[in-house]
Amino acid sequence: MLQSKLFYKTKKLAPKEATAISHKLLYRGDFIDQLGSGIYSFLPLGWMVHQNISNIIRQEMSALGGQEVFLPAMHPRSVWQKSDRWDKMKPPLFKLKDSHKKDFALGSTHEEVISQLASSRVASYKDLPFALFQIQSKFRNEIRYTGGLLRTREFIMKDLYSFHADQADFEKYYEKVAKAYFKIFKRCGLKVLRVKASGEGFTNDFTDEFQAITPIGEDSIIYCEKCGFAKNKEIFEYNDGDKCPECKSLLKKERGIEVGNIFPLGDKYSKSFDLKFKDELGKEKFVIMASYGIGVGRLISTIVEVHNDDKGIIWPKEVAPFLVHIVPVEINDNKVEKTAKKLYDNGQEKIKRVIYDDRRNVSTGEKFAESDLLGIPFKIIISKKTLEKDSVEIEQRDGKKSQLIKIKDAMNFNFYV
RNA sequence: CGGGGCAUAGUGCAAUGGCAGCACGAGUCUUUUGGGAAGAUUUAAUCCCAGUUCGAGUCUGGGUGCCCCGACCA
Repeated sequence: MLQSKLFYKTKKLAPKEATAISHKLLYRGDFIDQLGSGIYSFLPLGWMVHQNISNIIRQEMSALGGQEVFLPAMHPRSVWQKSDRWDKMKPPLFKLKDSHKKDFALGSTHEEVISQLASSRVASYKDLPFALFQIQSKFRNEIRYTGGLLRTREFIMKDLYSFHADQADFEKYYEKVAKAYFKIFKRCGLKVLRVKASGEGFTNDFTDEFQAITPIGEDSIIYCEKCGFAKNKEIFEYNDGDKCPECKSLLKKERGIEVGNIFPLGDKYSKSFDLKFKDELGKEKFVIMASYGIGVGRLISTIVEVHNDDKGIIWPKEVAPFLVHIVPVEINDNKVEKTAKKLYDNGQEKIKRVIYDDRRNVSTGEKFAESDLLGIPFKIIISKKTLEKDSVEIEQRDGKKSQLIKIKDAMNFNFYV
């Protein structure tokens, strides 16, 4: 990507309404644009990050045998009445009418739609198990929207639904998904805790939340660093400094952002949608279901909340909009520009996610400042000075010191180690 | 939904009821290029509707929008 062609406009200051660090930085870097309270556009930079995360999720979902689908956002009233959530959903559904005055809802989740879909395709134990997922827009009529992308009324969520013949199979798969979730969050540069919480609305059972620990978090979590015991405040009966009931070391209380959630659904939706199958003995049984969500936008803000400094964002390598930023110091110097172009062409071929600051009449300080704000993990800096040594400089955004390396070595540099 | 706050140029801030200004940004030209450069020049704003007043950005009423705390959620 040529920086002169990129649709973006960085800002030195954030609007005073923005209080969350992630909101400020995503705004200043022009990753997102606000259309209304809790309504955001993703601009090219923001969408690149979004896509990178979606792709990580896709890979891990496919590894679980999940098959990708795309379900509608607009749902007829009847579907939600079958599960009795048309009026009971919390937060409430966004409801609208068509030109025939028929009622519709904008989907806030897809248990209903997917159960109905599955019910006409599952007949025998031979059809089970299976898992479907999508990365799609959800609409939630929240009471309040906060912190930029942290809670919005429209957001893109990855939702996976699994269907099982019995409890044992469900439990095995549930744990597999939990592992995959840890992997996804790790690739996104986040340390998360798996936290037990109450499963209101979805199930009477406990559910598992995945909480990223950061001070801006909306949830309080009590947890044990040693054995991993963790509970959400709403159900915990312990306090900071108490002894862990499982391993007796001291419990800590922290704030967290819920970046993912997995729900055992049992036969709740199978019953509503008559989702049954015949087992080996010909006996009819309800399918055991579970659903698993990750909010991509919230994940993006959480990453920024955790990875930033006074200069801007510090993206983890896999989610960064670009991995490498090529910055010529004196672009008006022929040799500097030629070398920069050569490295850019090479980078496009080998790394793909590379951006070249080809702008003239922009001071070096501004180029560096902008690169830091955008959080690009590596800069390749080319100047007359480095060229005297037939070299370029590679600088890492996360503060590790920079190194001078020969141009031909820069062409084959491994940025992922 | 309860409580609190805010609304002036693209952004951040000013303006006793009396000529709407500053900085950054953006445009043009020149000079610059190792950490958000310099000069010259141009550009752009009082959220909406009423009311009070000789006169409203400022006062009053209503509306709308946005932010924060609580509650809930990915």
